[in-house]
Amino acid sequence: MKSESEEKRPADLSAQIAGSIRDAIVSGALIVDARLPSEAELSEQFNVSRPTVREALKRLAAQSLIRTQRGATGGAFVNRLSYEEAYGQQITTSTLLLSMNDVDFATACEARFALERACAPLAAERRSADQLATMRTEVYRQAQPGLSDEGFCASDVAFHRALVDGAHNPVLSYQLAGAVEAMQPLMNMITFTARSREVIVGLHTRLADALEARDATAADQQLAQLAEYTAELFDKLRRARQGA
Amino acid sequence: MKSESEEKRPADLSAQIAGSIRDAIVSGALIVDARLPSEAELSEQFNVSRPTVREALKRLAAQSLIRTQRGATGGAFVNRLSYEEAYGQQITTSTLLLSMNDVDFATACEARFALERACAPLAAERRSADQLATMRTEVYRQAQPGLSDEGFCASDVAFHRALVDGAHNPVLSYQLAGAVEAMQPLMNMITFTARSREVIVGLHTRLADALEARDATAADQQLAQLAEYTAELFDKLRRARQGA
DNA sequence: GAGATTTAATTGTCAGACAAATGAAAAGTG
DNA sequence: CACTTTTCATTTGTCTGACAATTAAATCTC
Repeated sequence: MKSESEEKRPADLSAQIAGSIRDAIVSGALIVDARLPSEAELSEQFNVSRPTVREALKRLAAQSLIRTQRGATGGAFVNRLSYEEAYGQQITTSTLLLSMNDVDFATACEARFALERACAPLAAERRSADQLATMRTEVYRQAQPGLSDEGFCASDVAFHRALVDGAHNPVLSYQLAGAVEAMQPLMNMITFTARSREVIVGLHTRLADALEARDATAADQQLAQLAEYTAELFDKLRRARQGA
Repeated sequence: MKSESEEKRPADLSAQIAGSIRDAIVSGALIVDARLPSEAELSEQFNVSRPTVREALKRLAAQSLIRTQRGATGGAFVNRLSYEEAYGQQITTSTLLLSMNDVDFATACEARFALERACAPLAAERRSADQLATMRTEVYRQAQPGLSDEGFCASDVAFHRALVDGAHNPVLSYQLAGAVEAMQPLMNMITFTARSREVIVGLHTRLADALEARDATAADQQLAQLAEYTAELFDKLRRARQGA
C-alpha cells in the first residue's frame, strides 16, 4: 500500500537483529530453552558491537521471548511463554489500546459481553464448585454498603474472571483476560448508585444461579441483560455530563 | 503467594527503569505524544549510564509504547498504540502461546469457534457488501483444485477475518485476530483431502449465504458445524498417526 | 572422596567517543 | 524585506574498552 518513497527507512540495527532472532523463535528454528550464542558471539555474527546486541536482546526480553542468566553457564535462553506472562501483556496492551484510541464505551462494552457470552455455555457445563464459590463471594462483597466504587469494580472483574475461568479453556481465559480487565478503567468512571448496585447484584446472583443449575440459556439471558444495563448506565452518565 | 526467600531478586536496572516509565504511561501521567527527557537527562535522573537508559527505552519500544526520532527536536515520544500494532503483538503472542505450551488442537479450536460465534450475530447484522465480497472471493479460491494446503489455510484465515471484521467492532477484531491467526500453524498440519475441502467450501458457502441474508441463526448453525467438522478432521489425523 | 578454593565464562554496568540525522538559528543574497 | 543557504546545536545510533557481579566447573587440600 505504501509508495516506496514514503517511510521505508531501514530500521535500527538492534531492531533488525531482534527481528531476526524473533523470526527464528516463532518459526521454531530456536526451540524452548535453547541457548542463544553469547553476546560476544552474536556481535561477531551480526558484525555489530555488544551494546547493539544487548539492545536487541532487551527488546526480546520485553516480549518475554527470552530470559537471561548470568554466570559461567549463563546466557540468553528461549523462554517458554507462560499463560501468566501472556495475560499480563494482553492486559497492558488492551488497556492502552482502549485508553489511547478513544474507544467509546459502547464499542468496548459490546466486545466484552459478546466474548463473555461465548464463554457462558461452556462455563455452565463445566464450572467447578470452586469457581461458583468465588462468584458467590464476590456477589456478597458487592452487596456490602461500605464498598467503594473502585472496590465494587474490582470485585466485578473478579466475578467475571471466575465466570470465564469456568469454561476451563486456558486459551479462552487468556483471550478474555484482556477484554475484561481492560474495561475496568472505563467502568471506574461510573459512580455506582445504591440503586444500580442493587440491580447489578441481582443480575450477578441470577447469573450464578444459572451456572449452579448448569442452565446455559438462563446464563446467556442474564449476561445479555447485564450488557444492556451497563450500556444504559453509561448512557445516563454521558447525558448527565453533557447537561452539566 | 511466593515466600520472600524464593526468587525475589531485584530486576536489572534497565528493567526497573522501563517499568517505572511504563507505569507512568499506563497511569496516564505521560500522555500520548509527550516527549520523554533525553537519554542524557534520564541517565542523570535515574543515576545510571546512558547505555542502561537505552536498554530500558528499547524494552518500551519493543512493546510499541514509545517511538524515537533522531535530530535536534528528536527524542523518545509516547506512542499512540494503533490497532495495527496491537494486532501484530497479539498474533505473535498467541502463536507462541499455542506452540510452546502443547495446547491441544481441541482446546484451541474450541476457543476459536466460541469467539467467532460471538461475532456472528453482529456480523450478520452489520456486514458490508465489501466484506461479503471478500468472503465469496476466498470461497472461490478454496474451490480451486490446484491450491496448496498452505494456500487453502491462508485463504481460510482471510475468510474468517472478513467474517470477524463484519461485526464492525475494532475491539472484537483485535481480540479475534490472535485467536484466528494463531490457529493457522495448527491447521497447516492438516492435509486437506479433496473430500474435506469440498465439505469446508460447502460450509463456507452456506455461511456466506447466511450473512448475505442477515440470518444470525443460520450463520451460527454453520459455524457450529464447521467447528465440529474441524475437530473431527483433526481427530482422524491423530488416529491415523497413532496407527502408523 | 568431601569440602574449600580458584578460575573461566557470561551478563550487567559504566565512561567516553564519534557518526548521523534534523530542525532551528544565523548568515548570505537578491 | 523576503527568500535561500549555511552553520550549528541537540539528540539518537553505534562503537570501543573496561570493570563488576554472578555462577558453574575445575582444581586443590585434607
